[in-house]
Amino acid sequence: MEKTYQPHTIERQWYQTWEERGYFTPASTSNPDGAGKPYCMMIPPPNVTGSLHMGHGFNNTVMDTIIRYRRMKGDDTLWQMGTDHAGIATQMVVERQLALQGVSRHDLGREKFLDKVWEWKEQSGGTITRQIRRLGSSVDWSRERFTMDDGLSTAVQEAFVRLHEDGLIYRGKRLVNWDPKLHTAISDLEVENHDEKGFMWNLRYPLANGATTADGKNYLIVATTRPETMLGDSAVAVNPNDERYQSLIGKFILLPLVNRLIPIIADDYVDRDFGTGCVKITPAHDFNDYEVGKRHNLPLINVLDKNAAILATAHIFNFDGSLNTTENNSLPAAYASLDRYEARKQIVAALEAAGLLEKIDDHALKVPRGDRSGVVIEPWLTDQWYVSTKPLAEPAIAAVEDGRIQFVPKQYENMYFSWMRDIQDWCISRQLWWGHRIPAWYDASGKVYVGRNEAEVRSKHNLGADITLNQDEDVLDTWFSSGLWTFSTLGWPEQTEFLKKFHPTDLLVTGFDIIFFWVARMIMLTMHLVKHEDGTPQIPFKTVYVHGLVRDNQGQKMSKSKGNVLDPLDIVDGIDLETLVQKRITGLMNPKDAPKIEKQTRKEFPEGIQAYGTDALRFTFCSLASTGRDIKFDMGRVEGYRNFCNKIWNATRFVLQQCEDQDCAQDGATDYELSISDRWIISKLQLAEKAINEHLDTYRLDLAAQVLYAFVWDEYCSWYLELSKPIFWDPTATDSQKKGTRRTLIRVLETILRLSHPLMPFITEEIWQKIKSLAGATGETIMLTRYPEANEKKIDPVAIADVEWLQTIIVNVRKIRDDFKIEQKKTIDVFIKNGSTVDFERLQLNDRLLKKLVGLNEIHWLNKGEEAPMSATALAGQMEILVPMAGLIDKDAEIARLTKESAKLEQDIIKTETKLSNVAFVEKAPAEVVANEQARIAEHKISVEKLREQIQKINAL
RNA sequence: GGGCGGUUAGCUCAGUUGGUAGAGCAAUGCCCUUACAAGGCAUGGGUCACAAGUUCGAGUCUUGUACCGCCCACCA
Repeated sequence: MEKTYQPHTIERQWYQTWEERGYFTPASTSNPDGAGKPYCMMIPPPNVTGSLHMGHGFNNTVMDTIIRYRRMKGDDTLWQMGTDHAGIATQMVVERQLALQGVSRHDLGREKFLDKVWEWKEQSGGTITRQIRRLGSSVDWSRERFTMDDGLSTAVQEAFVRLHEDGLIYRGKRLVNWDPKLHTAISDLEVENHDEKGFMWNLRYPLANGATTADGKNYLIVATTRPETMLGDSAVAVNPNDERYQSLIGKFILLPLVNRLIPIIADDYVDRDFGTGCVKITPAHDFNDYEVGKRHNLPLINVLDKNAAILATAHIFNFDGSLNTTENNSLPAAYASLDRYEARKQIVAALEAAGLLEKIDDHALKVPRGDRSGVVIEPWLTDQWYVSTKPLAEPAIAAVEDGRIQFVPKQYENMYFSWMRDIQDWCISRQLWWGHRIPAWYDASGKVYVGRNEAEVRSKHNLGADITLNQDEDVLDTWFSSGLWTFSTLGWPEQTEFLKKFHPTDLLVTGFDIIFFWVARMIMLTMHLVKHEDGTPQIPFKTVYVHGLVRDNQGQKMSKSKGNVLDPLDIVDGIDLETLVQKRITGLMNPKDAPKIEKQTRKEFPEGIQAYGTDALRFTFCSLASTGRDIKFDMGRVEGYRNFCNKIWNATRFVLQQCEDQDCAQDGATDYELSISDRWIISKLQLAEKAINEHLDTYRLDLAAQVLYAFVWDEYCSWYLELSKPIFWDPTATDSQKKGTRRTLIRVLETILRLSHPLMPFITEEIWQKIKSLAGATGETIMLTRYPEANEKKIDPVAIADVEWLQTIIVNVRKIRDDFKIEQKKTIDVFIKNGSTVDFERLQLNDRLLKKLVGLNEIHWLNKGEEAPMSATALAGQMEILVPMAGLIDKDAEIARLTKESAKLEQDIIKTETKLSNVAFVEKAPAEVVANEQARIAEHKISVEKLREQIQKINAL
């Protein structure tokens, strides 16, 4: 074996081997009868043309760790992979590429454009799946799916049609969030509200027909952050209880610039204490005003086009969807086709010129921006398809309330409930080309027919060939298809064997940022569409493991524009500084950021990034995966865990040195002897196994990683390996003792590998293959071995106590050596005083071990009354460990040392005595706790006494 | 405005039913000792954000305050 662990040389071939040999497919595929209980996970589908980021790395590590664990537990595991067509995101990428050639999608036309997107998908679609392989993810690639492949498209159509038949999908003209750059409607969730600075314009609206306010003015003042929408005002509202305006309710305003008469109405929506208590109502351009307008049956006056520029004439509708032909739809010609912000400037100027601008205040407001385009979203009146969510939400809420679905950690259930209980209908149509075309057809009169295809529509509605039908131009929200993910990927609507066996799935691992987008909608859609044989709804998954976001080491979100993005594969493979800098500064939205990013990158990674390997990265993710919080990604952790891999690697080298070509007692013969150390490490192993199983069962990968790390490094390597050496080096050790130790060494190592495998698949497979025969293990791969489980019978309390005793002596002697700078090479004598018979027996048993481990010359046992030469002292309970001072130890230094030790104890005595003198404590605390305190204080008192005596003796010299 | 989470060693984080505060990294000292310098041995370092309460006893439970972060809603 290499002297150090070299990840890249061992990681490459194993994945290919695993995949080729079909280890990732469910056990039932090759062994229909002998497989365990089904266990299924679906990957959150990444964007098909995307590439791996740290979030994927984290998410995949968690999933793969759990699926490998379940597989080794004997479950019939299916982990299925797929990619998402990611409507807007993908279409935007392709449009941007075309734009570089000066071509728009409209130049190409729908069909040719879609060809281009498919081309791009073919070209870049393999990237993410290749990268996921590099992470070691054991997904069943034979069942890989894509949201727009045939099967899934069928499922999407089927779902749409069924929901429509059940009255849960409808089409209507309503206000939607309109993205004036992308020219599509988007759902509420795709709108991000940003705090931005703006202004509040206070406008004077002249009263018509000579009306005046109570204080004699001939106008009302309305305030707005969107003055340009005044062109579409259809009322001014006041609070019905506002005495100031009672007499004006029912009167009219002459809307400036437009010269349209609009009524003054009363509505509870208006807060009389805010501003003047008068609100302009623009039902076609504001969600609140829309509701007010609906209550008062006001006309919806749309003054914006799809680019959010002012129309030449307003489009006026009634709330029943019909065109309003009675209202005057003329608009001032001056603003026609002006962009909303230019129009704002000019309208404000015109109002000011007319003396109608009362004042302008600074105002902080939330600005709605599209999460993809970044432009300000416009509430806009259009025809869209909606899912009626309230009826779907009810059972979906119940499923979480009654525990059929559980969130880990539980606090996310609150987030889920609060959103679901106040859910709004979901706009699912998008004015895009890339996606699932809505299965609806229109005849010449605009009547709509929904069906699985045109032929079905025709036969169902008796539409002859003479009637022209046109399919809806729009596509569905990407999240509609991903909402069907758990079952569409298993073959639904067909009742496939896989669907029957693996649905409901067991676990969903995902970030909290898509609980609403994805998790909630999956629950709603699945429960409505997929039923058990008895007709009850199927849930999509039993447990939702919610993890945080991966942030940089400063806690900042990783983003291209901040230049703090880490590519997981750069941590795996390493990257030199120049390449990293180039990677970070190319393709920036704002090239001006480049110098800053370059500087920051050079500072943070002066040497680039080393190749730490997949296992180290995975272990890092696991160790940071404490639930419910974001993780700050720290490169130091990766390095530490790379070192951990190296530790395992080198421990293996030692074990092989001792065991290779030797009898390791794996032939069933029992002519071996287990030492105290052997029995101790076996005991400790059981405890570690127990803890790790528990932590993995409860999704605490961080705790599992910690236990594993501590067991391997501190107990197996630092103690057990060291304790084993004297046995191998001792010429008087018997063959059966050596054999017992070899057996333990190799078997514990092999168990460690199996314990670690779900977290670190590559290094464990590599080493396992090297040692499996020595350890008596069988099988082609560690992947399909059984996961270690604790056997309580193997826990040996005597061995544990004995080794702890040994450790106490060793640590104390080491400390004395260290405190007095006694050279490593120099052997010393030790005297043991005031030892019990148990101490004596232990000493007899471990005499040679002790001598070897701490470089002792002779260990002298002092009987009662026997005195040691003047010594440095360490206490191990009653027993005194004495190292003669002669020539080695400075008198004053030893006094200082003992004084310090004594002071420490005395402090604790005082603290404990105070506690014990409290009558209430002695009376009310459990007897055990009190006894513990008393015992400790007694022991400490004796120790202090001994230390004092010793100080006096040395002083007397 | 409503809700959730966080505040523990210099940094990043654990801390299970209340019972003497833990890890990794970093720091310091000594060691190239035949698995490993990506290492070994040892050491230092914490008023557990603050305040009050419950309790014999609070990092842990209750209430309040401060600061940080997130989600949702929003007064035009």
